[in-house]
Amino acid sequence: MSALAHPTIAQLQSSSLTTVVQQEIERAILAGEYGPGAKLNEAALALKMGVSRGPVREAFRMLDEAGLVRTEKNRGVFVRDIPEDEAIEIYELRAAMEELVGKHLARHMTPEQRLEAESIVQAMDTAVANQDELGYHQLNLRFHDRLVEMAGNRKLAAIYRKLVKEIALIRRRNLSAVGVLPVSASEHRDILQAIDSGDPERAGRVMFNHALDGKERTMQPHADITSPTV
Amino acid sequence: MSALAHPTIAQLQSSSLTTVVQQEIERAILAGEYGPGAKLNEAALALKMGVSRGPVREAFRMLDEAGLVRTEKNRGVFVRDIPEDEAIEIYELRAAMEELVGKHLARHMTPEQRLEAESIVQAMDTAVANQDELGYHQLNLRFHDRLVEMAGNRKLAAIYRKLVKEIALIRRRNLSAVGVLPVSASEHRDILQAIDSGDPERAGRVMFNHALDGKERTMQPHADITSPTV
DNA sequence: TTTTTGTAAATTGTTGACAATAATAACTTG
DNA sequence: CAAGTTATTATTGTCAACAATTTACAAAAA
Repeated sequence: MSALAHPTIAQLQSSSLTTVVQQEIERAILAGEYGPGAKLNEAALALKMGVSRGPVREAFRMLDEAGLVRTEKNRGVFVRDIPEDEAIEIYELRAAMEELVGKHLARHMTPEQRLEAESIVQAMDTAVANQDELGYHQLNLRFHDRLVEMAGNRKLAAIYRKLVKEIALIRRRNLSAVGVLPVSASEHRDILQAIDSGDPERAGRVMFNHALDGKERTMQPHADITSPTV
Repeated sequence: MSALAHPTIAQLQSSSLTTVVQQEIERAILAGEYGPGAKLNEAALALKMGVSRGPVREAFRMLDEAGLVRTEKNRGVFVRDIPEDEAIEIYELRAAMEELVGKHLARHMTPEQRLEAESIVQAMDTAVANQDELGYHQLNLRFHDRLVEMAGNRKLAAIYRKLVKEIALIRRRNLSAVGVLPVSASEHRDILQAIDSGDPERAGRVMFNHALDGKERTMQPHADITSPTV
């Protein structure tokens, strides 16, 4: 009867079968268990998860709206295979959002936030030293996620996270960019330094360029576009 | 047997019951037939539209993911009542996106695009002269929607449209801002002028400020926040 | 061999029924 | 009469069956 329910209780409150199915399918997609273009069979998934097709279909509608799958009437649901040009647009939009974040943090980052960011970067150094590729990747995601959240705009953060998921899907198609671990090791310190400078333009520019590097890395086999969209 | 299916055929291809139900509920919400906080009854809606509850539930999941409704487990689905602080964040995020659009258009707007924008503004003048409030509002939406689309980033455009829908929901709660027709009449010419100048910073700034005006207009009864988030 | 056509199997779309939970009404009891 | 408690109703969550459509495959024709 506590005012604040226990996390697991709150979890159960919000999680109907549909929600847990949705999260599980999303996890499987992002983990690469279903590659881009793969067909998701309703009955098979329902059987696998021990539920009926109803919740699976509802989960499909959520994933479709989130942009992770595509639905063809009477033909089924497929993991989205994000085309080249749209992938570029997603990367550029993410970069623009990170630029906004940088501009904001240059003005408004608190000492506590600064410390937390620093600790993540330190953990990344450790991961690099240990050749811990997966750990580094996780920390990298957390670093940017936290910075975006620190910008204080929850809508921005929510959209950013959706973009990150779609980018995970893109990365899976162009299965490049494996083993490029230490590339951005120092860049994150550069970001923090730019924020510390208090210069919004500079911080924004550094974060923008850093984010676009991700595009170049996974879009490698393609020539640079002449006119960036946004 | 034509390679390119007829539009109406393509329409039927993509529209399952779920889709048409989703669109109809969305329309009703944005038209104010269900106000913020209103409860949406599954069975009642299904009956009204002549379908079973299944498609209605699937439509609910889509609308939830889109941010137009909120689902409470075992209690039902409610039209979202976007809280004050989140509304501000949405307005500011939209403003930031319009700034991006302005920056881009200052560099890359084509003569054809320029002409189309001009024609919309002229139509707005006519609407103002005729005291056609609804028509003006529609044209205003189209003006910005077209500019955003002209920025050439479909992901940005898609997200922008979702924000616009949420803003429509916010406007409905603060049922203010009725009859403020001619306020932004000249502002749109200012926007085009700034774009024409070819100065990205200026064009971005003008579009940003114009978008934020919308916030001030519907958020009237509140003091300015000291530290804008993004 | 290639293409076409017809049939069977698999899959999706939709529905109605049942179970579980919440909201409401009726009924005590202090 | 108020507050709490139990019955009743309404609503949501889930499931299984049926209908409609697509896919797979085999037989027939070119």
